[in-house]
Amino acid sequence: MDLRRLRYFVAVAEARSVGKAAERLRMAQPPLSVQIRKLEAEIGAPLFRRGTRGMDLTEAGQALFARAGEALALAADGAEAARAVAAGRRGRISVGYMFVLANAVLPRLIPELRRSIPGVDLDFAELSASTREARLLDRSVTVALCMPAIHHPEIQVARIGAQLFMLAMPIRSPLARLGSVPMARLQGRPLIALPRPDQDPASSAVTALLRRHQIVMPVAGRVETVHSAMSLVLAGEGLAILPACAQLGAPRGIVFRRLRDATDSIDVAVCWRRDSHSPLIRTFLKCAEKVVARL
Amino acid sequence: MDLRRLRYFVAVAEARSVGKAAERLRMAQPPLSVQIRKLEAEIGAPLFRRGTRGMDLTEAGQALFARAGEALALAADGAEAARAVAAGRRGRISVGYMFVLANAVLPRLIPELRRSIPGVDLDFAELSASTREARLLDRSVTVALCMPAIHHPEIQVARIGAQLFMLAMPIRSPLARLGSVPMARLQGRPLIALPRPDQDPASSAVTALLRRHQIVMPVAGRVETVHSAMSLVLAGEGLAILPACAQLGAPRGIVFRRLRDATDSIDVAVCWRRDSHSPLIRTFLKCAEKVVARL
DNA sequence: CATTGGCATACCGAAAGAATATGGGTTGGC
DNA sequence: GCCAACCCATATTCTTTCGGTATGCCAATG
Repeated sequence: MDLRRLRYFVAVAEARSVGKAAERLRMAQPPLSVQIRKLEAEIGAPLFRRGTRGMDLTEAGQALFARAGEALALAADGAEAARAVAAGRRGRISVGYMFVLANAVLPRLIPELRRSIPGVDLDFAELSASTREARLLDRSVTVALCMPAIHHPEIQVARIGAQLFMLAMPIRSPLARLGSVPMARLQGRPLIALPRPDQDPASSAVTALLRRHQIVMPVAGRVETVHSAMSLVLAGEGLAILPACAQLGAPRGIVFRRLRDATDSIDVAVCWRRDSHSPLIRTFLKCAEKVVARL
Repeated sequence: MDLRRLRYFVAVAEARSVGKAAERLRMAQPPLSVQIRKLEAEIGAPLFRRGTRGMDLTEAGQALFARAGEALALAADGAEAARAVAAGRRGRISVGYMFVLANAVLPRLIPELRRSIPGVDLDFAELSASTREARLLDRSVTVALCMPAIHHPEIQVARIGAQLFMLAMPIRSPLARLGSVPMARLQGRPLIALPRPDQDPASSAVTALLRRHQIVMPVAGRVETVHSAMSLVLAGEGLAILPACAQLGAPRGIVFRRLRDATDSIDVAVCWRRDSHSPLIRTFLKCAEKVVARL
């Protein structure tokens, strides 16, 4: 059973005439006549009654006709759906984000995305520093909003912004009275650190920053997330050096101050698999750039 | 869009491999590979991700796959439905019948038909003597149960039985005391007749019967239907000569008696268009013969 | 009886399909 | 680290199928 034959059959059934149908199909009448007879041979029964004034569906022909139109429509729809997905007009995109960025980015990013890709299903998933790579590689997320970027041969990165490192402290801390804190004032103070530098690029950036200024801060605690760090800071266990955007999720009682002579920052990036060629990724990137630019 | 390509596509998507799919399709691997690429060219986007261990649907491919299976099934189902209709396993048949036969035939015919052609939609329509030909010719009924048969070059007839002509009279008529009525006793009595013999073959059969026995019966009334005739008989307007099966629909107060020396009868027949080749007609004929044989 | 309108058949050139042979890239074993 | 195995892609050739033109057949019409 061939879709071409089915299309011809439908045309003849609708035109109730081989000649008329051939005209509409922009082909000659004889080959159409041949195709119809081949279809009848394939079915094993006449589909048309040949009269002197044209052709007319038999009962068997009516049974086929009832389904043929639908089958044609479904095939065409399938092709169109595939094209739409490939062009980014339809489909789904699963967006992973790291929680530090959630408060700063998502409230503006989500409406922006819905406006840009209205036919697309959106899906969000929080990523941890330790799983984000795997989630991209196994395609359980399409793109990841990361801080900092992921480095991996299979993963493509687009830097879309940066966040300054700031000092987070309890509001009652004497340093909080300063508008910005000179690096020297950190010397010897306890630090609430993120995971070991070899496991967490953010942490290694902080380590590098301190080393560059020849500051030593004893590690008073090591935690997994920025939020845990802020909890310990609030509890008076020490200070933390965190990306500026963490302020937005900070509990009351925590204040952030610039580090006077350090302009170190951490990249905000969009990451995706190199072999994901969905145009949705480009669109997502545009939206994310726009939102992060106004951070 | 070609069904073959769609079928190949589904096979490759399910096997997640061109080679495996080719094996299942009993063809070589290269032409299948070519067809898949042609389909991708037609869609304008890759449908598979080529890995080192086989192929995997892209998002666009998934969108197509979701509809392709259904389209294939629908096309196959259409072909099968057409075959089923052609073979008489499915379909519909519209049965016309003349009302005189209804009481005698339908109660046994309908269950017989439902048993014989369970997948078929049945449809019944009462026919009048004047419209039965037209209803067959315009296909608004597929077969007609007629008494007597229709004669027309486009219409095929199968005689399936006959009904004896009997005399219908009021129960209080003196003739009713006889077991059967000699023809001679009809001489001069008023007759309730059906339409003019040139318009109604049943009527012309009665006329011939009387003429052959040299009986003259003045026409006391001419009516369209057997039932009207019986009403007038009951009202005492005259006698009627009617097919035996009319007894089953006769009102109380009417009795039927054999005509002692007349064995004239009227044919019961199944009629259909010569160009209707539905096997359902044969089946219908079998059922009708069986039922009428036991009348 | 000729003309017209409609479908079917015959035949030919063009296009598409399938098979065989082969290339290239990746994986996994020795 | 090299070689064999595996899998998909490409090239070439042969066959099938398709579409076009020319023509035939039949019925209806005047």
